[in-house]
Order: sequence, then structure tokens, then C-alpha cells
Amino acid sequence: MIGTKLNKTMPELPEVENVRRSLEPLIKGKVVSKIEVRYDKIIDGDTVRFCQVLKDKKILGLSRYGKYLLFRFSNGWTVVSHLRMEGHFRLVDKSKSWSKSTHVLWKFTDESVLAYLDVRKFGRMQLVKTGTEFETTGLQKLGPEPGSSSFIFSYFENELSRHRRNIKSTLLAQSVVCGLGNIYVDEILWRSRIHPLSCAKSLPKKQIRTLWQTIDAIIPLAIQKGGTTIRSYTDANGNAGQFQNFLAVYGRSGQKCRRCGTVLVKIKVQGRGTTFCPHCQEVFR
DNA sequence: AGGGCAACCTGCGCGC
DNA sequence: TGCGCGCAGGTTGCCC
Repeated sequence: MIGTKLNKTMPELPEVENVRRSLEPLIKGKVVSKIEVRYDKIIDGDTVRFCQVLKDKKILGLSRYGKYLLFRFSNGWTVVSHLRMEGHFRLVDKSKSWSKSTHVLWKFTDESVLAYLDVRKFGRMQLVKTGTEFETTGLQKLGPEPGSSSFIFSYFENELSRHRRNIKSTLLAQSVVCGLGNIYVDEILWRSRIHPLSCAKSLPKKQIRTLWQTIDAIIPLAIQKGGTTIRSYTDANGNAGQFQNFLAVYGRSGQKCRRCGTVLVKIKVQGRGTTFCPHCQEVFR
């Protein structure tokens, strides 16, 4: 048991993909009657325009790139949404009172409401013309997705050779490969037997290949397992993920490495908690 | 121009 | 009991 309090989500690519899959059938075809914004900073750009433009528009579908959700609306509009740490959507019936972490309400003509909740208020949504989403600050520098045809070995090897900083920071940056966050990066490095502070450009070809294969395998596997539920991440139907049962290092500092029995160590890398095995994860400098 | 890091937020757990 | 502090982490923006 990792935590007892059920109040945090940690959406990385597999969790966001499970949100997309579960949420899309619940909202597709609905028409906005009114948007209410209760905490202005969630909306990137002009909030009044955001509400005005979306009124009377129909939801055509929900897509995703990296950790970004893309709500497709009629008349060529898209809402780019990032859940950051704890954001989540819930489709509810008309309700009388909203919790204080409910920041945006999408009210539909059928009387249902899509509520955006976010305790830490880190999440953002931005209205753009469909087709211009890759010009936004968040999406324009994203690398390819793990498991996609553009995430090929020669590309990955070439990208790593351009970075002198450590491999953990490099993988978290989203520009070499997108969608990985703190949990999956630690797991991927453990599986690849690479120390998080290894210099990205110093990795031998053999380790780069192992790392590439691991990234390409673990993300689709985590999607298949419904994502990772550390505290309370659930999909739009309230279902928890199962990948936490496969975690080898995240949340296990002080416990024994499942490969060699050495006690796992926790350090800070780029301000992020980082757990690894000091014995079987090799440092390359 | 790559890289380092504070800032953005709130709730929880811990030490005193 | 209660207060203060550190921690949690994705992204942005600023500075070197």
C-alpha cells in the first residue's frame, strides 16, 4: 500500500489516454449551452472569449497528444487541456453545489455538466482553431510518442547525443520523447539498469537500445493496465488503474531492489524525487 | 541555445 | 492542540 489518502492524481501519458478513452463516449455529440469559469487562471487567454466561442458548439471527439487532451468542437474549434498534477473531468447531472476545487463547468443542452476539478489549480485549458494546436507553447516542442512509428531508434540515439545533462532530466523534458513523467521515468531507468544521473550523451549504444525498447514497451503496457493509481487517479468512470502493482522503484525507497536485494535510494534530480537501485543501475559519465 | 531553477498551488504529515 | 515547514510534481518563464 503506497498511500492511504485518496486525493491525488498523477496523470502521465497512460493515465491521460485512459481518461480520453473513458471520457469520449460520455461527451461526444453534446452541445454546450453555457460555460462557467469559477477560477480564471485555468483558462489560458481571454476567458470571456473562451465562453462565448464555445456556446452552441458540439463536441465532435476527444483526442490526445502526449499528456494533452484535445477536445474537438464543431466550427473548427479545439480546446487544448493539460491536467498537470491533479486535474480531472467528471460528467455529472445538474448539481446544486460545487466543491471548492471545481473550477470550470461545461453545461450542455441535455442538462448534463462536464466539471473540471483541480485542487492545486495547476491545470490549464486553451481555446485554439483546430489545426493550430501544434503552434501552442505546450505542444510545439513535443517529441514523438512512445510506441508510435516516429519514435525510432536512430532518432532517439541522435537526440540523446545532443544533451549533456543527466538522462532523467532529458526524459522529463518532453522534447526528446513525450508523455513520460516522474513515475514512469524512474521505472524505465530501473528496468534499463541505467542510473538517473548518467549523462545522456555518454550512454553506450547497447544501453540506448535497451532504454528505447523499454520506453516503447512500458507505455503501451501501462495504457493496457489502465494507468497507475498512486492515490486516487481514476478514469472518467471512476475506475482505478492497475499499473501500480508493477512498480519496482517509485514509492519504494528504503525497500529492497527486486533484482538484487540492495536497499533502494531516493535522491533529488531537477527538484524531483528520484528512486533507484545504487547497485544495479549503472552510472555513465 | 541548452540548461538550471524558482514559481505556480494546496493538502498532508511530521517535528516540536 | 497548533503552528511552521517540507514535500508532492508538470510546465513555464526567466536568467546565465
